[in-house]
Amino acid sequence: MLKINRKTDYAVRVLLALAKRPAGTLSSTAEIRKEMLIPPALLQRIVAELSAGNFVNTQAGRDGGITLAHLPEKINLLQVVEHFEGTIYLSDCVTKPGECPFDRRCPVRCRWVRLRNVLRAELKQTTFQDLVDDAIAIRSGQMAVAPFALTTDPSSTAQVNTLDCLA
Amino acid sequence: MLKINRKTDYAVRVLLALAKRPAGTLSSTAEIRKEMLIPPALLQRIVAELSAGNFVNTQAGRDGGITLAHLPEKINLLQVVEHFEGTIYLSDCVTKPGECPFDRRCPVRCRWVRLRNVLRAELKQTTFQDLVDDAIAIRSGQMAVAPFALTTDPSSTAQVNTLDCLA
DNA sequence: GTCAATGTTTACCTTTTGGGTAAAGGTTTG
DNA sequence: CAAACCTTTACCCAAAAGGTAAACATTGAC
Repeated sequence: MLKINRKTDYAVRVLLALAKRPAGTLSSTAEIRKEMLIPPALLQRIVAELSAGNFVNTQAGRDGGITLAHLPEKINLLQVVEHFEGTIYLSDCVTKPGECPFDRRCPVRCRWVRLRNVLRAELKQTTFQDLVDDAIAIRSGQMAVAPFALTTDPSSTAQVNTLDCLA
Repeated sequence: MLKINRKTDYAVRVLLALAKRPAGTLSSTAEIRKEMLIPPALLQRIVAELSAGNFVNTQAGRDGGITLAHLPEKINLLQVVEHFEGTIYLSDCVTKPGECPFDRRCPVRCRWVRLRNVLRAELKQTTFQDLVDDAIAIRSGQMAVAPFALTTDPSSTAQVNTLDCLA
């Protein structure tokens, strides 16, 4: 289906919620759960995975909670996505020799590789500081947002400005 | 996993095999199966789906086979990928209202939308004529191919030239 | 030390998707 | 008709996605 997992999406939202707070703020998962409407049992596991990936620091015990392990500008979307989904490859033929009779001498494989690179570069470019900034811009009406009914025409997608998110 | 289906990959290969032949050449699926090493029973269904999507014309009966329904430059990767995978959205929050408390006013959603647009534009840009041309360039050694061990660093991916596929 | 509030870990479940097989059924040409 | 094609349908199994639950470990306040 070429779609990111919901868990990945949840994880990104958790980090965004933390990034919005003053640096070092300790937040309980219950607090974040309410803010982000994430199923409780699932959030527990996501937090544990975020901790294992060193995205957040945790403090157990009463009055415990989690904080960002790094400054928001040091965490990018690629890191989070690949921690939850594994390294992006797009097609088996990209990594597995012998998957295809053409092996590496295949023009299609070349496209998957290029596409992979574009995707990863795009994800890497976005830090959580960017997301926080955008959140502020959206709230203050300085930034347009995309409608739910998206065009199916990919050519109407030229704008890749940071300050424009319209489809 | 953010990966295209194998079926999609097979379908692309089938079309590429047809695109390489002189326009209008009738090829049996058995012929293509041998060339592309696709499981027989699966290929049957893929061919049927390609036919339903009007990518190929079929002729039943003895000495039957399939041909491209359009010129190679009129078929692009996006059409094929979305026919087999459904329209690309990347995240549920992109299409489903209420998936997320932020709804459309969400900086993350903006990124998924942008990424989707980049992906689709990139796919749309590649026609099967391009792939045929690249196949010739690769065979004649004019075009470098990517190794199986890919870098995990997305910044080493700058080159997006048609005539370069190195990672 | 105990208790309550927190995060951690593990095991399990259900549904959907992916990937593939098989067989019966139409078509066309010799 | 029969052989060589494509078409359609039904089924199967494994893996991934998405979620639940319960037992466990840690910490701070009393």
